[in-house]
Amino acid sequence: MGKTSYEVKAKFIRGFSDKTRLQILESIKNKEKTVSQIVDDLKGNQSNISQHLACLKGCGIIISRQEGKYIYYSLRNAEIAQLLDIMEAVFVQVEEEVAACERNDELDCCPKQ
Amino acid sequence: MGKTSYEVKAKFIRGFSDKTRLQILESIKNKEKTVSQIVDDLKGNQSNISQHLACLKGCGIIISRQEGKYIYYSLRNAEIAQLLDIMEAVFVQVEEEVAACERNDELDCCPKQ
DNA sequence: CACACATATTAATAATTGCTAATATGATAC
DNA sequence: GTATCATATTAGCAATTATTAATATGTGTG
Repeated sequence: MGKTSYEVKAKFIRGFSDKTRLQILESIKNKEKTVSQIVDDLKGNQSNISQHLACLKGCGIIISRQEGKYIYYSLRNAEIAQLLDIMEAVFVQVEEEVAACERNDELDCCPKQ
Repeated sequence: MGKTSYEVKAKFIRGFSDKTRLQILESIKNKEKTVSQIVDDLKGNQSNISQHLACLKGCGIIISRQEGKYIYYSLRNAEIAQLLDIMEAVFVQVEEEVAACERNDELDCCPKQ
């Protein structure tokens, strides 16, 4: 795989690497939702959610469709749902270790946020 | 899933969301390697690679073992390899769209790097 | 012990990211 | 057309991240 491809792939995966975006994905996983439904769901800020939705869409992770004044968002396809499931399954295996590392201030193990 | 869990999960996934780390993972996917082997492989900077390795380790994605003065790194387990494969498969589906978005300067679709 | 090599850590910096508040766009209903 | 509701965009800011150069640690060898 060429260097450029790694960059694009990293960008794609970065779509999944934020707690708010993960919550959005969970929220729309089984059923498409409007922006305001998602905002309610996450008790979040409308502008913030809107930006994360644009991000997810730009990463090819979700799609949207308009119906009147509402815009419905959903996962792009079944493969994305499957990827989420597998991420979850693998994550559960290492969760404790990752959480522990996060607490450890001496060892500066990269992504903190 | 609780809020904290989303944060930890996001951190775990963030381990995969960088082009250098993806290259490292590709490099050690089939065979454990020493730091200098990886540095050679990626034609990278030793300090930089070392930090990314610490990051991947902190995220529970890779493990290491020492043999004399060398330290060998490898994927944590087969599930991580499987996750990488599925990420790749799903990514290929949306690659063109993500790449296109990256070029589009008007639409500021989140993660750029 | 001194030297060479392998790897890790630190510090400084530039770039990216996520958040909030404010404003803009677009659609419907009256 | 104007008011209202849903969503998007913008700008500014605080925090995080990736990178590099320099230095430190640790391991084997003579």
